[in-house]
Amino acid sequence: MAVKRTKWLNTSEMAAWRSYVVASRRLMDALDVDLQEHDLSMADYEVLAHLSEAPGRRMRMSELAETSMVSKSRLSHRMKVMVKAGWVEREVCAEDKRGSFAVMTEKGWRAIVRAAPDHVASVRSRFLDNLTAKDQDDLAKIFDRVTARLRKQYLESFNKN
Amino acid sequence: MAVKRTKWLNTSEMAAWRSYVVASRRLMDALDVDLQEHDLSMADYEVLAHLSEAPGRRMRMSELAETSMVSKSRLSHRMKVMVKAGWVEREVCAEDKRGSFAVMTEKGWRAIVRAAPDHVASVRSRFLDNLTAKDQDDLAKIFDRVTARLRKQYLESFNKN
DNA sequence: TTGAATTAGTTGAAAGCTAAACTGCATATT
DNA sequence: AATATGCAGTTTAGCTTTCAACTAATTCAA
Repeated sequence: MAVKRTKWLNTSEMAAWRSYVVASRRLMDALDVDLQEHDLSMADYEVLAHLSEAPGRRMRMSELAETSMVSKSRLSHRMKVMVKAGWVEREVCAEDKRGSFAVMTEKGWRAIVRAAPDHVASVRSRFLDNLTAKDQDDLAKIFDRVTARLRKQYLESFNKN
Repeated sequence: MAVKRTKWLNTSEMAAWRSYVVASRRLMDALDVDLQEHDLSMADYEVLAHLSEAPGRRMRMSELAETSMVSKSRLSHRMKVMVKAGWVEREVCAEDKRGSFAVMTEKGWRAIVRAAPDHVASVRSRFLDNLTAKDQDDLAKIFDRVTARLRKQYLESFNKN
């Protein structure tokens, strides 16, 4: 079979890619720094936010891990820290005795309620304020496409190999 | 002073933000996985790529850290690993005896040359292929704006506090 | 219904990262 | 010159994250 010659990035592709990578890196760093005053990282915020929106503020570990985009293992480790901080508790699952629930405590609720306004202000000031309404739409479309494609590629990777 | 009431995100703001966050997370994860076959992380790739493009394939540690967007400390740690892998060497700086150069070895060069085509293909297939030429331009403009604003905010944070 | 294969979740060890302290040199100030 | 201040880079300690192994419960399948 013929060897594939690399199709390097042209100027405009490179510009788009670099611009995106650089901004994303710095943006997430800034948001993380902003959250530090609430003793939270982006990842922990994400976990607590999802949990806070769940019915009864309780969720199965696996589901929480999935929606928060962290590995089960990582969630398990963070959980220990958050339990120690008094933000969440564990609860055994009656229907499936392997399983367990993460339940947000009142203290955890207060913590996320305190952090949320600052975080939203951060997201606005550092990101959204740069976008027109049209930019928002364009961007959502583009990145939804990216996610959809990643999922497709992920699924295909099973059939092929 | 009046208390600031939080301006929560509306539907389209939320869509843009979530879409971006989710896609970015998954995209970077995918690129990292793709690079694993070359024993590289995105961060290490970035460092080696910058170094490989420098004149003489050598750079001062501080400059390399800055352009690669990693802390000096982190670079120092990674450096130990990369030296052990035989990809780079250290060289003392004659002009400023505090300083030191990172110099890419022939082996390091071969490693990055081997990885680059796959990485570029990855970036294309997982990201750029989702973008029209116009998308590329829009995106570059938006994220350049984000970076510019972050820098401005960073500078302002000194004057204020 | 009994054994095999999955699944939920945790754990432990190794690697990675961050923040702060530290070393040694360089530059500025008097 | 002497001292202070700043800078380049490393190191240490303490987390955090990952990866693989593991436990225990569940489901599948003959």
